[in-house]
Amino acid sequence: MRIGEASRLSGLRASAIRYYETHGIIPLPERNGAGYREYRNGDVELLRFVRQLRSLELPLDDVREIVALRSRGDAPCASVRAAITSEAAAIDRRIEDLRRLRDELSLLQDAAADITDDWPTSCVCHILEPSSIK
Amino acid sequence: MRIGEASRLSGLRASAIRYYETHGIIPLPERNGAGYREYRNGDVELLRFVRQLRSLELPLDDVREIVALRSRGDAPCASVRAAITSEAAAIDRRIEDLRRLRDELSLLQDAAADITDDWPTSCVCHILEPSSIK
DNA sequence: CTTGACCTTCAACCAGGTTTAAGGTGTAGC
DNA sequence: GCTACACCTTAAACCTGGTTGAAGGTCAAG
Repeated sequence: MRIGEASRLSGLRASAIRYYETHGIIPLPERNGAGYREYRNGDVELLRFVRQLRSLELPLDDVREIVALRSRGDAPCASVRAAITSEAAAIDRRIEDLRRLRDELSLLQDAAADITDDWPTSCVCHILEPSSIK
Repeated sequence: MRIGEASRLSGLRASAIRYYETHGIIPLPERNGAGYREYRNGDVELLRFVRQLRSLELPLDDVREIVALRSRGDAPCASVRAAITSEAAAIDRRIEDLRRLRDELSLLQDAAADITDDWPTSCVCHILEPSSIK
């Protein structure tokens, strides 16, 4: 199959597939007479695997390493596990950051609503000026 | 004060301050005889204000608009409010995405732990192969 | 024989800065 | 007077993870 179908089957855009190819994530596919890339079912599985790793927000460097191990027949489990663990920790931190940020925004929204009622037009920035939030 | 101290006082890196300057977020500062940027206390306050807006993850375009309103003496409240509201919604979506991702990673971590116990060395990728998670 | 869907490569672009190269300034110690 | 060092300047390249666009080739249907 050509890149369009591989794209549909894998859920990756054709441009992303080409990008992965040039950046050493996936091997160079064969070409047909017209110079078009030709993919097999196994290639599509690899593309899905990559998509899955990326959907976990693993950085491409990790993905490359994992895919390389997989293609060598080595067990990528150890690095997959390590990558997943550190990614999980990063996501926990990220969620915590965002939760704090969200709380802060809620406070600001409340403050902003009050300001609307009391001084509709005259503030320079009552919402965010240091005096009003700290 | 020069950019180093403004950096320390504002919590922004010198390179970020220069970046904001060239990208029209903050006004051009004065220069001393040697061509060094000279900042005053009010400039540092503006830098802190910018840092605060950025810490809310507002895009620079929004920050520029808000800072421009602030410097004109207009009330940036309405745009600040709008930016905060849409940002809050974006953060809610982002948190939800990350939570789903985190749940998925937990499942994978559990599966990975089982695999360690049962097949410590032989998997090609029992953790992430389609068969094991879907 | 032309239209349209598909493919190719290369280069530029996005955010939001950071890093690096190559150099100027200013002060302290020797 | 020299040198080491911290600090500053600019422009340009680099980062992630691709997307978009230009300019063109391929191939089947009508």
